[in-house]
Amino acid sequence: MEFSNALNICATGYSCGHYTVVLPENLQERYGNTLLKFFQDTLARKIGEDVNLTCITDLGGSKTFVQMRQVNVPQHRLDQELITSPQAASSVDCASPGDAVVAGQAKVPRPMNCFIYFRNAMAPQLLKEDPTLGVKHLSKRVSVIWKTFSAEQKEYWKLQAAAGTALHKRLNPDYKYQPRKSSQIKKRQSRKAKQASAAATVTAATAPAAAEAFRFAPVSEMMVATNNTEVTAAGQANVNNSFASDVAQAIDPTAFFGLQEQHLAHHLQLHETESLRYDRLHAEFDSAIGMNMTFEQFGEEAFAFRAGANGDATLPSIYSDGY
DNA sequence: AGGCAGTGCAACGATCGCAA
DNA sequence: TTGCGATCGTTGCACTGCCT
Repeated sequence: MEFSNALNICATGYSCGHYTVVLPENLQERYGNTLLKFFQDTLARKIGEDVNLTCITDLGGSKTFVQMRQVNVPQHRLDQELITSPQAASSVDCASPGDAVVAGQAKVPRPMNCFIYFRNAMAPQLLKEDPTLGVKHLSKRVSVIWKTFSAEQKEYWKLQAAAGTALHKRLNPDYKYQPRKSSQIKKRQSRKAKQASAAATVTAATAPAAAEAFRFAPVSEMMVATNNTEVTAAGQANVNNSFASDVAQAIDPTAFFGLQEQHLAHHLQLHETESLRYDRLHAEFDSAIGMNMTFEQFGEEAFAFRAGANGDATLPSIYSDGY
């Protein structure tokens, strides 16, 4: 994701009334801390409000949570406006955020459970084996593999789900799962059908270009820590032709996915560490860099990164990260 | 108050049905 | 013809309602 593109996505989202945007990349890894701060400042200036960034990379992939605060907006509304996926984002009626309560607000989805995490992780490999596999049969095959797992083997994915739930809770402190009753669903469906014709004339004048800006590039592969403690694609690590059968026979799923125990421990602490890191980032940059710094003031050295550079890019020593 | 059963929903993409 | 929403299939979790 290009720097300017990420900026535009967030700014456009904000202008459309979405105060939290999830970018499908870890901007800290991609750009480094210095440019991350520059991104934060630039976006803050652009929208005229404070911006908080939370960068994470875990087995679910790399993400950057961009929280843009708006004065006088109740917290519960901020929670409800979290954009968590390209689908959710593109489904939002960008032209009328004020009508969110009335017509299709961006709903906060439930946190994923361990099986869903596992299913999503397995999907690329199973589809590589058999591209004709539909999602229904994919679920069945993953289910078969899942049932061969011991409690210990499932534990890894439970940790994954726990980390996701913790982050979900942090981003949506007021979130409460409220399933509808079947009667309510039927009532809503009939009401929708009636409103469909009337709504069609109203929504025809919305801004398709702005909605287009929210179609993020999908995160195609699961990201995991390898022996080198670097972030890489699981699909590239020790994956043989018959991925599914290997998983089914694997004694230790963590070993199969190229993980060591130390990385499990690392993942267990992910959420807490991420929280601490965020606070430290905040403290570090608040003291090290003035909020009014311009792009030019960083100097050439600060831009040692290049297009396509990843988290391996080495920053100048003055920007070294002690985490 | 606690336990249990039933139900909705989270992810995914193809497919189908319905309305305009 | 086009666009939209529901459905499928799976497991686990959260919630509601009922019963003891």
